[in-house]
Amino acid sequence: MADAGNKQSQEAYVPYEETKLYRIRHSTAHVMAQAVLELFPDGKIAIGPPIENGFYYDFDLGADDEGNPLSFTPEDLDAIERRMREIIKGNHSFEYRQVTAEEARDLYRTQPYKLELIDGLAVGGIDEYGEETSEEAIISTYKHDTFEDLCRGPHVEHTGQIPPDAFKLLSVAGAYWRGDENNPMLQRIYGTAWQNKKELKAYLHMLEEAKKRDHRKLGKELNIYLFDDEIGPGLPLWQPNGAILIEELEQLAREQEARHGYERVRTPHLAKESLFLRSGHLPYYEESMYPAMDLEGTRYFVKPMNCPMHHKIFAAQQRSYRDLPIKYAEYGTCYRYEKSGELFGLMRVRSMQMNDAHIYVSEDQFEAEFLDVIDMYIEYFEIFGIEKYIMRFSTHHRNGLGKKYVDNERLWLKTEEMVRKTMNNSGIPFVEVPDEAAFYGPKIDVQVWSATGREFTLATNQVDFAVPARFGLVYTNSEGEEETPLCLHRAPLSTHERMIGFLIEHYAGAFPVWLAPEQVRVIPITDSHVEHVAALARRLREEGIRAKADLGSDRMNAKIRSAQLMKVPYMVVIGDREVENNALALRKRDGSRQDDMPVEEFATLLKERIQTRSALL
RNA sequence: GCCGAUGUAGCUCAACCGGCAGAGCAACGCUCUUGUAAAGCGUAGGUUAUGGGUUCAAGUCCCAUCAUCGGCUCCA
Repeated sequence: MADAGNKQSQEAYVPYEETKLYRIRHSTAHVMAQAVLELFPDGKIAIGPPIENGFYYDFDLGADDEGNPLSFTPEDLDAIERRMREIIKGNHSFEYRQVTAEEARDLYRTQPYKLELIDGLAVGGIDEYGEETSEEAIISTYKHDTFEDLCRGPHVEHTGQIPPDAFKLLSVAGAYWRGDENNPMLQRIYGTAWQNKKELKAYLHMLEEAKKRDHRKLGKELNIYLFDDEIGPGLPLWQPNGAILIEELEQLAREQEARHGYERVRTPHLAKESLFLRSGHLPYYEESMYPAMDLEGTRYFVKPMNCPMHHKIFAAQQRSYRDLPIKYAEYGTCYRYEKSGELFGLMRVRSMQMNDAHIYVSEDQFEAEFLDVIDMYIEYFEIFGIEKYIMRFSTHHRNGLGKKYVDNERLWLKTEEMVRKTMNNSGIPFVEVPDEAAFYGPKIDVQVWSATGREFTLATNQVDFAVPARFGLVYTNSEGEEETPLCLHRAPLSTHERMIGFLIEHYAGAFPVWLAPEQVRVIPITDSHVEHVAALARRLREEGIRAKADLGSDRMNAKIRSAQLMKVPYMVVIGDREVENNALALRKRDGSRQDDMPVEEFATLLKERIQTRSALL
């Protein structure tokens, strides 16, 4: 996600690490750590890097008498911020020096986290963030005032170069040491820092604006979905407006999939344990599954994915190479037991409907079919005007073989190379990220961001080299021999939940006409027009347009306001003139108006917009 | 799941150091009959998330549970 206030879009690209802003943020983190240690002399410091829009620093403040970890209070943050400004005023210079491992161990003899970092650096191969590195490790520190931190820099020259009115401590959060949930939890302070007060204000303003398009806020205001305590966390209820969004997306998927040669199937929500043992879900995925239901001595599980069911349909008939590719699509309903703290509005739920399909291909069909899926992504993204995304190529990591990943390194490397080659041939930009694959194969994910800046996988295109064999899936090749197909799992429209959560934010609730739950609101000027208004709304509905008449007791102005707040694309106002001329006064959501429009013309225009899924208002 | 914060009417929020739970909007009723973002008056609406505890007295203090939010971990 681009920095707010980043004005260098057209200029030569400078890596973040080399910018002044990076040095300011890094230095502010050091100043904060000094302030914290002054206020909490027994505190232990971990790491404190610059991040997008700011910085953080992790601390261990020890535990209370009962062993509960101590944390920062909001008042502590105020005190820390005040002390930071005093330190900045001192104009202390940042002094770099290289030290030997022995010197470093002595310097940080009371800092266990630093000692662990030094061990990583001294042995080599592990940098301060716990990442593997091939660089030869140099141990260095930066010192300003009384604070000397194990650090490779870079920093500003002296603390006076940190603008004292352009940073702010934002929040306290728990974070595991080295990002591993088996490690102790540290207390992290997040801060933001900028080159001047104006940039800081702009950033804080942008955060406020982002909150306004948060799908959780808009989802409630626009009556799209809700959660109910008695239903359960992560289990959304779709209100009528949400159900319309779902049905429009399904209709879009149906049309696109038919065009691309898919067939629809339907499968149950539950299956016996043996199915998920065979598929590998129980060995590799059980912690994300709802626990078993035990019925008459048989264990049943709710499905977390649709693939095993589709494999059974593939297996039910003899297959020839002439039949391939076979593409089974289903908006399947799946349940995944996400940990309670991982739930996030519609973006991360426990019940979901996936835009799922499984494509069974021979090896020589792989490239064309894989690209056909990528093409489909792009078709969808054009319809929605989605421009900000990255394609992420997720591969396995050797350490996870047999645990996170099926244990066949040869096929991992082979299929990863197939994907890499396909993507390179296509010319579509992508980034490769190790250790993010599915348990059964590598994948291309499309990463997007929520309004509040959180990154999500929206669409996915996954290779499965493992599970078809486990199901004994075969087709007869042209030589008359049996071969196991590869399977592509793909979900270009994500799940309804995540897609709609994303679209709410993407459009800030102002959906294009074809998606808008309510397309037209017809508003009478006085009570004498009520009957005509009701008839007009009915007439539009008969044409397949989602129109509602506002027959309440409000005045016309109030009715327009409430339609605006619900982001209804078209408001139609009816008074004496319109009744007389069989016309309407059109007001669009953007405030533009068109008076005396013949009803026929309006209906035709609207139907054209809807049918072409136009982005135009 | 972990660290921290929060939970008052359908929504947004008040309620001092523990002392009768309140407002705006929405809903409902009446009046007005209106030309492009809020007419006026009135009525109703609450076991203060849930369950315990302390106290003469608890929205307020304590404990537990549930949910949500900011992160971590994890992910479509």
